[in-house]
Amino acid sequence: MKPSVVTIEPNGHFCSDCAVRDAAVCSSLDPAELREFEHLGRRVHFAASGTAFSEEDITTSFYNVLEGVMRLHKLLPDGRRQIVGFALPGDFLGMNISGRHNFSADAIVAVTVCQFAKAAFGRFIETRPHLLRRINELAIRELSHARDHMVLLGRRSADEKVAAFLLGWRERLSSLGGSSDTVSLPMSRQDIADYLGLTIETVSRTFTKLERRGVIEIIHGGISLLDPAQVEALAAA
Amino acid sequence: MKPSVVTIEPNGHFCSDCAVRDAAVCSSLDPAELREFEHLGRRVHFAASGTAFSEEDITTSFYNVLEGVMRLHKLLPDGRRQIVGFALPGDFLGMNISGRHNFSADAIVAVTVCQFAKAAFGRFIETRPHLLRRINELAIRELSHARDHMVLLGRRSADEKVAAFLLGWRERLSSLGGSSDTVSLPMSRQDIADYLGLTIETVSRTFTKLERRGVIEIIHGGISLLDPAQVEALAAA
DNA sequence: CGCGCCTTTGACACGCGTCAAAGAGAGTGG
DNA sequence: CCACTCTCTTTGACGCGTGTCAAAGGCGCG
Repeated sequence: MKPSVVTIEPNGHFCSDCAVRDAAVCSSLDPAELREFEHLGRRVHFAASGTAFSEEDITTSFYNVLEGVMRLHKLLPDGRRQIVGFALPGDFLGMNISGRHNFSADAIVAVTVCQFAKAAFGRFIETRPHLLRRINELAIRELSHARDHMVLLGRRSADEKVAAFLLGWRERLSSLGGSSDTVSLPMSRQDIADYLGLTIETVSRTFTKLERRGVIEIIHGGISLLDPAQVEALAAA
Repeated sequence: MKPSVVTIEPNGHFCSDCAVRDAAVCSSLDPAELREFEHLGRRVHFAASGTAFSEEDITTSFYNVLEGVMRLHKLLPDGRRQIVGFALPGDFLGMNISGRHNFSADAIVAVTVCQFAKAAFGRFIETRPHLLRRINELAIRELSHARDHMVLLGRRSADEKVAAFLLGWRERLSSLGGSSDTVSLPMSRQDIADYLGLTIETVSRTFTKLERRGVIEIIHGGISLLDPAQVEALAAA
C-alpha cells in the first residue's frame, strides 16, 4: 500500500458550488442549513492509489465523495481481497455500528472528498431528522446493491459476472454524466476480478472472448459496447 | 412455493410482553410511545414454508420478526437462488427505496411477526427521530453483514464457507438464547447451499468430511461442534 | 408397510484457478 | 529519441475444486 498522498485545501469552498450538491447526502438540506453545513466539512484530495481509511481504523470522520473513483475492499488474513463496492461522486462513507470502518477505501484515480469530523457531524444531524432520513435512504440503497451483488457472487458464471458488471458500471456512470455505449473503466483488471470474485486471468480472457464475438471492443481505459442487447442477454437478467 | 398459511390474531397483545422488545426496532421507544405503537402492529403467524412477501411485491407493510426463522432470498430468471440472509427474532424487514421488497421472505419454521402498515408506520416515525435512528442502526448493521458475506461468497473455499457459516450461525443463536456448542440448523441443506453459493452435494460432503475428521458431529436438526477451535481455523478468520 | 422428501454417496466432467511466459504501455534516464 | 525497466494485461497449458448426474440411504407420515 502506498502512503496516502493527501492535500487539504485551506478553505474557501461553498456547498452551493458543489458538484454533487443535489445527489449527495446534502440534498436534504435547505439553503440556510447548507451555509451552516459548509463550515463542518473540508475538502481533502487523495492522489491515485492513496488510502482514505483502512478497515481496522477507528471511525473519526465521514466522507462525501465529490470527484473521482474509490475502491472499497476487505482483506482475508492470507491476503485474498474482495472489493465490496466502488464509490463515486455523491456516495457517502463512514457509517458503521462498531466504531470502525469495516472496509478499506482508497483512491483509484485522484479523488476529492468532503470530510466531516464524526462528532461535529453527529451534533449537526441530531436536530435534522431529514438529514438522518437521507442517510438512511443511502444506506438502504447500498444494502439493496449489496444483496444484488451477493446473487452475482454466489450464483453467476464468469461470463455473466463480467457482462453484469459492464452493464452495472455503465448504469452508474450514466446516472452521473451522459449515458453512452463507451464505458470508461478506471479500475484495473485485478480490481474487476476482486469485485467479481474471479481471477485476473479469467476477467482478461472473458473480455477477450467478448471482443472476439464482436460484443464489445476493448479500448484504452475502458470498453465499448458494440452490442448492448447481447451483453444484457449474457448477464442473464 | 406453497400457499402462505397465515393466521392473524384478533388482538390482545402488548408490546410490554413482547419477547423481542429490547432487541428489536422498538427498543428505542419509551413506555408511552410503546402503548401507542401497540395499536399499529398486529401479530401474524406463518406456517413453515409459508411466504411473507415476494421480491417483486409492492411494499405495503413492515415486519418485525418475533419468533421463528425466515429465509430471505432472490431468484434469477432461470431459477438459480441466492439466500441473502436468514431473519431471526428482532430483525426488521421491509425497508427499501424502490417501493418493492427486493427479496422474498418465507418461513423456515413456524414464524410470528409483528406487522405494520407502511403508511401508519411512516406517520408514527415522522415525529420519532430516535426510532428512525434505530432503524438506521439496523440497516447499517445489515449492510456490514452483507459485506462480510460478499467476502465469503467471492473469496472463500467450500470448506471455509461451511465452517464460517456454522460459527456465524452459532453466534447469532447465542445472541438470542444461551450459547452452546450444539448448533441447531432449522434450514435445509439446500438452504445452506443457496446461502453459501454452493450446491447441496458440496454442503453435504463438507459436513461429512468435518464429521469424519472429528471436528463436528451431525445430529438431528443441527450439528455439534466437537472442536470449535478447529472450526475457527478452517473458517480462516 | 410403503410412499415421498431430504440427504448422502459415488463417478465423472468442466469451469475456473494456477503457474508460467510473452506482450504492451508508461515512465525514466542516458 | 531510444533503450531500459516496471507494471499491467494477455495468452497458453494444465490441474483441481466444485458442479452435474445418478442412485442409494434415511426418516417422517399416512
